Amino acid sequence: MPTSSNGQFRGHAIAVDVVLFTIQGGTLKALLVKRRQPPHRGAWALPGGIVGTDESVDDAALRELQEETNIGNIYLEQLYTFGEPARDPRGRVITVAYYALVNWQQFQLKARQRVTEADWFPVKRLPPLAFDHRRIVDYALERLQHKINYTTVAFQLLPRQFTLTELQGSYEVILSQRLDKRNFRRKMLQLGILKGTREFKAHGRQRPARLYTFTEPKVVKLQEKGIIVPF
Amino acid sequence: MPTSSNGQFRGHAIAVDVVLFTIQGGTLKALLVKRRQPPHRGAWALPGGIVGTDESVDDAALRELQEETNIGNIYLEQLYTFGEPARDPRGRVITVAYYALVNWQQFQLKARQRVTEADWFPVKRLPPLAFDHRRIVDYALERLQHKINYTTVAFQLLPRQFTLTELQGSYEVILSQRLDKRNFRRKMLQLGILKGTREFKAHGRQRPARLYTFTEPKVVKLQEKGIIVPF
DNA sequence: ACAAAAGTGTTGAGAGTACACCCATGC
DNA sequence: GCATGGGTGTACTCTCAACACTTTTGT
Repeated sequence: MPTSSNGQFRGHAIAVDVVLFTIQGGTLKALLVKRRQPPHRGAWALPGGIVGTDESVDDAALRELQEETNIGNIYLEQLYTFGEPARDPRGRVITVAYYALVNWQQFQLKARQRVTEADWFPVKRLPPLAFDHRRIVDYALERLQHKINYTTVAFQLLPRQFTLTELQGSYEVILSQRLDKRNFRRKMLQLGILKGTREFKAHGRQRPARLYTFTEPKVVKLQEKGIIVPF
Repeated sequence: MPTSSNGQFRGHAIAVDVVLFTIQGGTLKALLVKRRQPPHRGAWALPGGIVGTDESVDDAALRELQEETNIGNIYLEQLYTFGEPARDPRGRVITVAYYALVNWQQFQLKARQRVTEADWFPVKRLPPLAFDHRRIVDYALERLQHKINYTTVAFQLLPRQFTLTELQGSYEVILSQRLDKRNFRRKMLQLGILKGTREFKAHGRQRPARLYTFTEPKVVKLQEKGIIVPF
């Protein structure tokens, strides 16, 4: 098997790249890290790295995520494998892209003592990205927008207890689309996967909102019906 | 980078495996090849092989397909990447799985002078498969069943001109489900992607059926509405 | 004339969509 | 008492789903 230009890899190298989404301040954001090695040194890139010899590709993605974030138990889903020979100038690197969803509050609590420089960027205003990472983000967003309609992935972006307005907000942010409040609530409650608690969330001088919890194990695949309800 | 047990691979090897579907005699079938090397020598497996150093992963899948079938211009779609360390006993082989669809008549015309032993098997009655190939087939079928509802992939299984009954038949075979003729026809024609020709297909002593052609470039993503209409 | 598949409409049920006002709280 | 987001119901439209008979051909 051949050697790449700088001799670092023999044969193929397999990398994982993870698009980690969160919602903060009403905006959908993705985590980027600043590259410390060439190529694209100093450029922003997706968190990721080379898959170890004895770990599964999924495990490598989880590991990268944990190195960057210190959060466990993250929703992670494989996206697509990008295998163009020229995508990495160092040689043949095939990347398996993933996307992941975290709740911002959980993240804020745990993420400290960082090694590499990392930051959240609004998905709509990303800086130029290294490699083909821009394409990966676009692909991830597309998948998320699609999947939110027939699964409950959106719940992964929320805390354990949330108000229906918060849930609706996460749909709106992901879809870049206003939804109708009454229809959204009816549809969500009809699904039978939400349980109203007896707690309320007071935020200032308004009427407090009821908190709900999600009743199912993790992510539910709904009956392919779709949740989009335009405003 | 480490070496695998038999020294054949350095670092990771990347393979592609392709689930090639066709419909023949009212049955959904997949192409399998008989392995000539260990491991699993003599077992049936998906067509596939190692990705070359300077070819893209997609190209490798196409190449494998053409080696096995002699057909060009096949509908091919990446499925998923399987990256468990133990999936191949020779060492670390990560496989990128694809599925592909061909029309049986075209295949029959071109496929000759085969190198490896290969055969079509009904997807519902596959022999034991090498590696984790059974899982890949299951995954491919699931994807196909899902995708047939909001895209026009099913057309890839038919000749250029086809009757509505043949089209319905391909949906039924893929979904393992009878569909209602009137509803199916109305829905298909409403989509505006079919053009009736002035030709008819006569088969014996029944009324001849009108032949239709598909008007769009290749595969159309429909409005996420779904085509399933139970019988 | 009959066997076999082609072809064709209507109706009822349920989901989707549009839309506007009162409620509870903090200040 | 007022500003702010929380919360609720109804009518119309349209798609989905169920269902059976006539037509055309070859033998």
